[in-house]
Amino acid sequence: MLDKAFDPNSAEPRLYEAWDKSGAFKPSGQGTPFTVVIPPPNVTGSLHMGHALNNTLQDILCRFERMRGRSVLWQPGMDHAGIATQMVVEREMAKRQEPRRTAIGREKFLEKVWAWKAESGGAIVSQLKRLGASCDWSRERFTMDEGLSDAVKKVFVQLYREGLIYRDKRLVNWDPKLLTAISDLEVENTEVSGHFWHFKYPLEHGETYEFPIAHDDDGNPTEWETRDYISIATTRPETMLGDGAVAVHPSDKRYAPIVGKRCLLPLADRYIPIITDDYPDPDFGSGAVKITGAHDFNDYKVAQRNNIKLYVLMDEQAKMLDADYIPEKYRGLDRFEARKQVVADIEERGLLIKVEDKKIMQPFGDRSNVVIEPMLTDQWYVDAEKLAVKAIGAVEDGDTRFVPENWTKTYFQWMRNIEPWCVSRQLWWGHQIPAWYGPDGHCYVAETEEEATKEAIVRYTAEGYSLEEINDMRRHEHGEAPLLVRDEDVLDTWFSSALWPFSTLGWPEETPELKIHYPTNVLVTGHDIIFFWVARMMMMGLHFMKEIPFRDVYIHALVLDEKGQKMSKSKGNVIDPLTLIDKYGADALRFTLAAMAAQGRNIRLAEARVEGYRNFGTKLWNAARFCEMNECAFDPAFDPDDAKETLNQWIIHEAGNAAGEATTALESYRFNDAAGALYKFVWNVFCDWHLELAKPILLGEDSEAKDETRKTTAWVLSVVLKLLHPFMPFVTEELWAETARRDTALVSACWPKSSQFPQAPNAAEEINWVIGLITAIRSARAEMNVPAGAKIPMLAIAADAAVSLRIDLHRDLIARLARLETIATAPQSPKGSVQIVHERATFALSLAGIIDIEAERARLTKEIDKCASEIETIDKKMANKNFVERAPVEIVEENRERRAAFVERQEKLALALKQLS
RNA sequence: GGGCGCGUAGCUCAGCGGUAGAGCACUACGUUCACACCGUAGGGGUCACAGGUUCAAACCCUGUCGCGCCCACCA
Repeated sequence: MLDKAFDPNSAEPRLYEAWDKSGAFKPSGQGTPFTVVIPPPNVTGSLHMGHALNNTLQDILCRFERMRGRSVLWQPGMDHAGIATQMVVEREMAKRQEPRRTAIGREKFLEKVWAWKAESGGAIVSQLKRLGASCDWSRERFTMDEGLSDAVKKVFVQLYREGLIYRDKRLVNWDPKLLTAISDLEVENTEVSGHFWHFKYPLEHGETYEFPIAHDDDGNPTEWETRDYISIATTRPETMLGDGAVAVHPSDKRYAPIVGKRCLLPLADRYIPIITDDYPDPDFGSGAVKITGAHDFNDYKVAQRNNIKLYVLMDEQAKMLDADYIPEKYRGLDRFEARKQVVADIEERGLLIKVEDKKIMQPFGDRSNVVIEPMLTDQWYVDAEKLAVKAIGAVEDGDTRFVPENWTKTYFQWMRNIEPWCVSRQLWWGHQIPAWYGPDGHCYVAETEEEATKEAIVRYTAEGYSLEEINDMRRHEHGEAPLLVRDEDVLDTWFSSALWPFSTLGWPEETPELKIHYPTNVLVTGHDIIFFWVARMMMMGLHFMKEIPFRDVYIHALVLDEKGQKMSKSKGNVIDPLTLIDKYGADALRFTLAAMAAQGRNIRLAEARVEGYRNFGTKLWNAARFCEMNECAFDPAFDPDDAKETLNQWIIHEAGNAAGEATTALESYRFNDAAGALYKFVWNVFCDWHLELAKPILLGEDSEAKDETRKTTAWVLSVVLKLLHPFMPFVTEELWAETARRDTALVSACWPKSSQFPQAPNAAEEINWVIGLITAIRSARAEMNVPAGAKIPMLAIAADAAVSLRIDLHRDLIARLARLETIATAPQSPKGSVQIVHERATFALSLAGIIDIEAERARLTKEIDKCASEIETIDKKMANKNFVERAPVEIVEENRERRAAFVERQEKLALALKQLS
């Protein structure tokens, strides 16, 4: 016997374990492979709504395809999350008042990170299991595990040898808190309130020029003032200490007299040239720009073009350097303190023209949240532009397809303007770059130190050193240290993630999995990592596998709170999926997310929706209980083609429609349509009507009909469980086992194919007529305030043969569901009865003396008016010649039929009104 | 500055050329032998606004007004 209700908290872990143990999540069978790689969650991560949605959708697809007989691999794993993990471990060390990372050294620190991972990392895996994710956990991978690390090394070395990875000194985004370079994507530009300071840079030798200060309508200067300075404006005064020039636009006549001359860089007391460059905009600020090549990306380009000296001003923590070109008083100051000091000193010297308040875009590190400083450093870069060519082509050619399609534009836009990818990070946790430096600074890139050393020896030998000299060289330079010193840096975490679709399948080994499961079928992810991850997988996949990594990229929505705001800890509006699972069960959460996953739209999650879908699960549970109580036992020998009862033919027909809709929707990633179709079928068709209509049969005497109805009902229930399983795996699996005591699990059952369902349009028409009649009677009763419990007699008025037949066939049913005492026939409605027009037939509820004649008159009149207005609308259309001529014939015909139906109805209602009194 | 998207019932959202829909909330009724996490019936919408295309527009086009997100070097 089924319990009164499903208890997700106790059932879910049990069911999950059984699936996992049985190997149900492993690829199996001879079916066409279906492969999905999970977007690897951070090892530090815990399940948030985004994960819940992402993994629910993947799981729906995987379970669906598994049931369709495909050999499904959902490849799970985690990401080592370089910066995030290092931060977490350092924070923990600080909390325990342990010595800092730098004090214990790299090796010890890494031991601690691995220990942390073993102990508290990967909590998200068990959380994904709670969601029901049907990953093949036996294949779980980690970006830092041995195989994936080998793949990283191999990729790095090959790209280096192909010239697609190189080392370069140039301006990078430097994070002064985390003390590492970061890529462009890790910089968040945020608008903040700042200031725009206008300074005077005095001209050399006290020179002067006439600067226009007023213009006529044609823009010709009318008034001048004599200036002995050039006016510059800046949002970062402290950087002036590193100015190498002042630039103006070549067309800017105002400054023409002083171009080529020099001005004094105040405070630094250096003279710098006034140059021309296309970069300055004459209409912005003063039109003159100070050029700080070492601390501004634009200025850097100007400096390069004009051969302007670069003055590095800050150390790795963005404190002013101890350098001879920086006045002593500023050295060691933090950049923001230096800024205050510079402004104060400029003002003191009378060189401050004005200060404006200004909104400025400031770059922040996405992890550290401190202002990023452009710094001149040596870093490793991937030549993304070259790799992007094929990645762009694959999408242009439709080999890889974005769903919804509009994301292709975003992808192209970024890919076509791609910049070199800075992949080195000054961190310890990550894949250390396989590069070594010789005593002369020469760089050797190889997969192992041995290989690099070999290469070095070959090189030094070629240069004429003997083996002994080489050995001496290493001793001289490094004592007893090895000849080569390894690059300290590690790779950007996304570098290893970029290899995920093939590294997890065993690459560079030629494993059977790689052969079978690459390229993968679909990547399911959020749009926030199209650049970080999707684009890079495309580049690496195409380069190393010579094939796209995935056919489809399904980009799902972001999950926002009820008000449409991003969920964030600081806003305190985070909805924890685990809390919802505790409260409503995983099935309810999953179904909600699927039902709301309409393409191209964000999800604003309201808890009420989850509750509603939890109720749906309960409804299903109770339907199953009803089946059980009525001995609707599943019969494997039952063949839906053999169903004789109209009711049974009808529900099979309807179930087939639902199965077809769900299948088509899932095939095109329309999760919400699939969920909606199933919800409607289960609740509004199966429960509301089929079970109700079956009651008279199940409680009746006709044992043959009863037997068939029991089997049909059980069969439809089993179909429902299958169809719902990808969405609500737990409750359906539980019911599957409970209702039929089957030995095969639902997780491995076959997806219902539409072709298994015999179509029965006649039966459908007949039952839908009955349903319509019952609804009409109920509606009239309610409107006329007939007590709900009262059983009243009904007359079919002047019924034709067809109607009489239907009444006879379904008399018990109609009587039961519409609460009727009797159904008889009569040539015309008795006076004072409530009359119902249903399609072509009229029915009368004999309530003479009980009903309010006026109310009934009003009710009928209202309905007549409704008909009239519908007829009017159609008439307007039909009166339009263009409509009749140009609209498709089906549409015109449909309107004609609709009109005829309304006219007939209107006539019947009019007659009813006439007969009322 | 460029790109993407959204404004449909009180709330959260489907629908994206041919009769306006769902869940929740709301109203009335209901101890009908699966279910009150329920049942039955019902109220509620000039589909942001203005033009246009079309026989026909919530849906396509243009513009306006609101709102969101992404990318971008104006010092």
